[in-house]
Amino acid sequence: MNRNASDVCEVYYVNEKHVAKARKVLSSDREILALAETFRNLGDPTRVKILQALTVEELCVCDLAKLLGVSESATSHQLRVLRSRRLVRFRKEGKMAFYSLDDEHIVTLMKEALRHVREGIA
Amino acid sequence: MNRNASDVCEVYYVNEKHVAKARKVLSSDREILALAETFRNLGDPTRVKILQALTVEELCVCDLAKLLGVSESATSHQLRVLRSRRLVRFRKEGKMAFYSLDDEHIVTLMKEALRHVREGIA
DNA sequence: ATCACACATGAACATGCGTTCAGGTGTAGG
DNA sequence: CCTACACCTGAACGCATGTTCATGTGTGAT
Repeated sequence: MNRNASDVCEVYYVNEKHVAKARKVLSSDREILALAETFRNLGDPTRVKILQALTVEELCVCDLAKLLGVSESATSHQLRVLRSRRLVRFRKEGKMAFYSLDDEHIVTLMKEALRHVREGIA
Repeated sequence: MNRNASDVCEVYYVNEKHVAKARKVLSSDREILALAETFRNLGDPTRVKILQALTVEELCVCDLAKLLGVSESATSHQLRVLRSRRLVRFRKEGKMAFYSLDDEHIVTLMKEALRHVREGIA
């Protein structure tokens, strides 16, 4: 049978001090969820490309669609995901919508993640 | 019908210069995929908690399971995901496996993401 | 006003992902 | 050797997520 955390574990070998210590540094559930959702929004190749592209300059949906090689509809959906976590913002100019990165944290996140990835020899 | 990037778009209003400029900054497909996978691995509340907890000190699977309130099996699976992108590493000591963060980039990523999240009033 | 277009949205479908269950591996102790 | 245990892994289930199709919205031009 599968053991769960309530039988053997806590009595015989869990180090409660370590657990308590670790628990203190955890963010609130709300922040944890927000963090996870933010990372998940970043966790798609198409959206990574969008964000990398937007580090240069703002782009309209059509340019992005062309760059990514997907339909405008798909691009628009992805942009909505990114908007939901305030990773990008946009302004309307006539019929066009120009998207840009919402804040500098995003740039930092991307750069730091890229460093991590590149360290992996790969 | 749905328009795709190959009919109207490129001829009439896509700004090819912008597209070309943006394309230059894009990482290789391999790096893009690695980035997306890394972010996706971070995009789960349980794994976020694990990483936050490990910023304090290394912990064994059992401690983590207790902290998270889930089974050891589930914890082990999540740890495997984190290992797959080298977000954590582990060392064996007798029967126990102690996990810790793989590099400092992870700490930076978490902190920066937390700043972003907290700026969102929320 | 009407049309074309640039983009957004809703719904449906298929894939992927996290969780759980069951069993497996390797180590420590008797 | 055998047992107990700390952890790992494979498979299956169910939900969430990404993509596509079709339609809707709003702007600019004629």
